[in-house]
Amino acid sequence: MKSDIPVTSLQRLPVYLNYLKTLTSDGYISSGAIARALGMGEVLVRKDLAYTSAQGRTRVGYSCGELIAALEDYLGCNDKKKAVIIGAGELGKALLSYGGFLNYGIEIVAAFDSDSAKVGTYVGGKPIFDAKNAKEKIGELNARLAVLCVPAREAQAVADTLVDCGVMKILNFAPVLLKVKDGAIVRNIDVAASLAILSSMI
Amino acid sequence: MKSDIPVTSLQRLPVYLNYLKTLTSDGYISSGAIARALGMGEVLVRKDLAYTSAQGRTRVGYSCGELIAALEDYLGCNDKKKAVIIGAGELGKALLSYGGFLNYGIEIVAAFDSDSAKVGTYVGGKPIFDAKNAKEKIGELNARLAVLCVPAREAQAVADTLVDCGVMKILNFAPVLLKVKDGAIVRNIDVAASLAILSSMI
DNA sequence: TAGATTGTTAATCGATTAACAATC
DNA sequence: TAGATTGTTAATCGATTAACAATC
Repeated sequence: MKSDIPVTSLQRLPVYLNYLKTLTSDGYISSGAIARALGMGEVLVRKDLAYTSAQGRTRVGYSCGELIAALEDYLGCNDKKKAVIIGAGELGKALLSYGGFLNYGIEIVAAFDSDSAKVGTYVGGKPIFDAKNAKEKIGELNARLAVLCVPAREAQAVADTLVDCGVMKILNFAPVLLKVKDGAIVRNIDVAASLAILSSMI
Repeated sequence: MKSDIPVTSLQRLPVYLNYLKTLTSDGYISSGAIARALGMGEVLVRKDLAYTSAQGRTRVGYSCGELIAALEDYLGCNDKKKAVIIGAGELGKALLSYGGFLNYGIEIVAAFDSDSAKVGTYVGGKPIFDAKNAKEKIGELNARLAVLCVPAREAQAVADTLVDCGVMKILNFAPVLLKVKDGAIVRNIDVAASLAILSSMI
């Protein structure tokens, strides 16, 4: 099951998928070729791919098409999932217009904001609802994923509401560590910290 | 030196810093208290902090003020660094208006785009220059960091130009693995993949 | 057949955790 | 002093890499 895969491996699966999609030929590719293209060890590639339903053929390698299908299947790209964005600031609006989520079967269905000037408008064809109605609307929409784009000081309260609504998977852009109950999962992206870490490397 | 620290530790330093900044009292804090607040082991906290110039006092803990200063010093928050954003789409513009970089001493000085409708305009008080002049302007501005917000198909060419300009640290939002020469470092943020990984967890 | 490749088992490496001496 | 805490050394754990048998 999915819980068996190390997070490190799971994080590499989209990298393989993106790479394979750039290939024009629809033939076979060996783990060695993938490894060389991505600058990693070939055994690691095979181990990672073995978590999916992909099956290599000895002396031949993996069918590109089958491999893409296996990765997409494993990552749930074929299951439609609904996500909401909380906070329709610049970042929230950027994500509303971003098409990349669809590659993974994720549909951004709406955003929420407390700014009355934004409420009722549309960005990227997606409505911005009043944050006051978040609980009710998220239930109606049946969204199970959320992207948090609110200021750090509001993030914990919003996270509490989300978990309350049954949204157990939260991608958090606020530079704060959120406390959520067992079963809920938070993944953090801190853009400024990422750039600072990069800057301080070597 | 910085190269001694494991990347995993380096990545936690901003987390400590953000947490410590939320504390109102300016007294002392023990590694155990930090660990409990952040849900991690206390030995790990001490090991991480030991990479910085922070010095704990036995029976007392660490001075919050000194610890913040040590972390900021280690992360280079006191060195002014200039960064440019390549691609003034929605994401690029969101980052132009984002103030969080200043916490790490990073100043976003300009963006570049090839859309003539955007060239010459300002977002967040920062100019958008013509991508054609990137090489010259980046030299003038003396920027050493870049954030890549261009479509995946353009990312490699832009990265090549950047490295050519001496920008050796690139934060890449495009879902593609960039090939850069030795000495250049790329860090990737793939928002869609992150949400997909989150979605497929447990 | 010889050779290339997969998939698995064993070895290594690195990060985290446990144990504990030192300190005030 | 007793107790709380740091900082370090040893042990454990998990991920990556190496070795190699199986396969076509």
